[in-house]
Formats: sequence, C-alpha cells, structure tokens
Amino acid sequence: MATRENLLAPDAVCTPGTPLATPPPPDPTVASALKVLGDPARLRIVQLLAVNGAVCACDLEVPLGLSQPTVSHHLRQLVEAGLLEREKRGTWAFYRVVDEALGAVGATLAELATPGHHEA
Amino acid sequence: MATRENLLAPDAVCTPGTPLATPPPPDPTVASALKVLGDPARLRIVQLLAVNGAVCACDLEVPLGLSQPTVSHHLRQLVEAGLLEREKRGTWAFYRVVDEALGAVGATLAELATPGHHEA
DNA sequence: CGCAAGCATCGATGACTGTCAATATCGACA
DNA sequence: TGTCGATATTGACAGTCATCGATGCTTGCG
Repeated sequence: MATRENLLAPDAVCTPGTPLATPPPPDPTVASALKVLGDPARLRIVQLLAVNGAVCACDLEVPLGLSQPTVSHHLRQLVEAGLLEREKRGTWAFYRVVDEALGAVGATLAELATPGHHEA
Repeated sequence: MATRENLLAPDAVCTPGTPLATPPPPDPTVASALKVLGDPARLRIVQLLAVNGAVCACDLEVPLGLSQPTVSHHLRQLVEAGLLEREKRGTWAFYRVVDEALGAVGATLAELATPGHHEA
C-alpha cells in the first residue's frame, strides 16, 4: 500500500546523534553497469540482444538509427562493463548478453527494493 | 555455463535479409530510472535509504560528502523518477524508497537476463 | 514579530559524454 | 599480393550534467 500515513514512524525525528548506518558501498561492478545501462541507446542494444540472441554489429545500425562508430562505441562500453560478450566471426563481430551480469544488476536492485533492510 | 563455444550457432551468419526482431522499446519509466540510478551518489542514496528506512535530507550530506544543494539536487532527480517519496515534517524533509518502482526496474533487468527470449 | 534552521532554487563552471566524419586495422578472397 | 568489406579507433564538437556558492522560501520558536 505505502500510503502517506505510514511513510515513517509518527514520532520520527532528525537524530543528529545517530549518523545512520553506512553499509558497504554497492558493488562497483553493479554501479558501473547501471551507469552504462543509463543510456537509452545502450539499454535498447541490450534489449535487442536479449530478444534476438547473438547479433552482429552491422545489424544494429539501422534499428538504432546511429552511425557505425557510435554503435561500436556503445558496444565497447557494454563489453567493458561485463554486460556483453563479443565473438569475432570472420570479418564481422557478434555480440551476446551475459545473462549472469545483467541478472546480478537486476537482483541487486530487487534486493534493495525488498523491505526488511531497515528495522521491521 | 556460457562458455565461448556456445556463444552462437556454429553456422551463424550475418543475415541482411532478416532485420532482426524489434520489440517495443523498454518502458520509458524504467529507462529514466536507470539513467538516474547510473550516478554513484544517487545509487548510494538509494542504498542508504533502503537500509535506514526514512531519512531526513540533513543526514545525507556527511555520508555522501556532498554539499547540501547537491544532495537536494540528487534527491529531486530520484523523486521525479518515481524512485523516492518525500514527506515534509516540520522544517525538515524525510525521504523513503518506493519499493515498487525500484523493484520494477530490477525485475525488468532480470527478465532481460532470462534466457528464452530468443528462439531456444 | 523577528530570528534561526532546514531545504529548494538559481546561476555559473568545469568535466564528462554521445555523436559523427575521417582514418586505421583486420580478415577474407581472388 | 591487392582489393574489398566490416569493425575499431581517433579527433573534434556540441550538449548534458554534477557540483558548488549565493540566495530565497518556509517553518518552528522565542
């Protein structure tokens, strides 16, 4: 439900004495993956690859409406973030989603969205 | 497993005749949420709120190491993306994670990471 | 009513980045 | 070996954004 009434305890107050719990910062891998996924073109690439399986770079220019260097640039970012794998086959290169990496990002967000982290 | 050997079918080829499936673009809400979560400071804010429950803005400056206007700026982005809710209590403002919104983003990524989208 | 405190907004600035044209690199093939 | 096609890299440019200081706004309180 999460209506306005139960947003926080009614006696909640800004407690300067309690500098709030500082858990270990989020996995840098997940953080950089989120940064990379933040771009619409790259998110679209991941979606296209997730649906079509392995796709060669030349087939991405048209659906993305971007130039070949730009597509190559985005693919590079995604590979460096560990979200994509590359296989060179002859003159052209196929890309594929790394399910574990993408799933790890989703799982991290899902866990943060799970109540019970703070005092029940 | 996903070793290099089964990256794609061994006879896979760049098929110019098959312009590959173009699914409806990802939910704009999720896309903008990912863009907002791409910033390390904002991801950290979400994590701090997920752990501590409702937190007032004044308690975020120190752990983030950012100035008050910058913190306010990030909080605004997160609220506009639907990831945070704000409740003003007296002079100070408490923020809280919207579990459904954050969970939706995680679920979307998890679904993209689930094999079976492309032909088995 | 006036002061203080917390937060939001404004304006400026420096850094980052998405984009493309041009060019280089690499592999296939005759 | 020479050419062609696909991809990667470089350099440049424009737009975006994170950040902060200064300022304004609102609320609580004496």
